[in-house]
Amino acid sequence: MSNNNRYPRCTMRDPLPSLPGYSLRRAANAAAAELASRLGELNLRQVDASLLILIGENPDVTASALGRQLDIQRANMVPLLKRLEDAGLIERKAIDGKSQGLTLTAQGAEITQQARTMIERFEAELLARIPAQHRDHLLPALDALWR
Amino acid sequence: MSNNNRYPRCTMRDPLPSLPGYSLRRAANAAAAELASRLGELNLRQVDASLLILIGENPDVTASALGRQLDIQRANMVPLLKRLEDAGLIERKAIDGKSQGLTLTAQGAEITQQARTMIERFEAELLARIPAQHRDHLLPALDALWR
DNA sequence: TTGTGATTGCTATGAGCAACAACAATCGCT
DNA sequence: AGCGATTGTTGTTGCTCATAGCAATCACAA
Repeated sequence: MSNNNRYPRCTMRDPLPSLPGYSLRRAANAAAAELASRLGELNLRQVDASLLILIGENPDVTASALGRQLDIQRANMVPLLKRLEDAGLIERKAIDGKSQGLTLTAQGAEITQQARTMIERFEAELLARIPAQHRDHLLPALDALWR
Repeated sequence: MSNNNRYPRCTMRDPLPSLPGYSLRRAANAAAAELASRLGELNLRQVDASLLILIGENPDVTASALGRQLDIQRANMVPLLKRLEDAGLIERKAIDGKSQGLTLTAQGAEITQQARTMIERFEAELLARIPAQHRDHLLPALDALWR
């Protein structure tokens, strides 16, 4: 393919990358795009994978509880769970008259395992990009920002 | 306000926070929400502030060049710039028959300065939340992830 | 000078995600 | 029995981003 450097590389004055908040956003976007692309091979999005993993770890968990854990509002859980249910990955069983317990189907468990493998590999590659002397500081620093 | 701990704190098994990619996303979301709320006082969103700062640093910059710098597609620049123009913050002057140079208006420069102050303060508070021994490692680690 | 290909700005459209208000049914506790 | 809180749900809105397509313009070479 053609090298489109016929125009000189843009050397714009850009003070933004020196801001940690900006780099945080850009790094998160880049990582999210990469992971989304990989999970797409399983017909999953990141939220789907998060939900599946949590349901797998916590059988009979409630939609509300999931929402609280992931900071997703109850109302927005509805279409997400419906997708997973329609895909045959999760099942709902009534606990109460008002609550329903969520579990992985056999197919759901299988897909979840594939997603976990994919994510672990992705995380490893992510960390590998970081210079060794900074690597171990990333997770604690990030955690301090949201936990 | 009432302490709503009448239900025991949810102790769900959650392997997600140990993943750097997940924490990256959560941290970025938390930071973005906080900054958006503050910039809202100026009737600005984060993209708006980014655009204003870049235009301020690079008078007569082109919409396309801005998009390249911020990884925003040309098509999506249109409504963004229209908002800023309608708000009287930027002006367009024709350079070519096809290109237009963007500059801050007097009011735009003032708002931009307020936004910069607000952002600097926000960034400082962000860094302050990070334990000192991890603080200086964050920016280099993040930069390695997207640059 | 006249093509040809690339660039610019724009319209239109759709998807994904999240916030909000509102509602009926149900539960927990008094 | 009654009251407040919780649950799942519907519907609406807004922001962000991706895509496709279009007309006008520019740069460069034949």
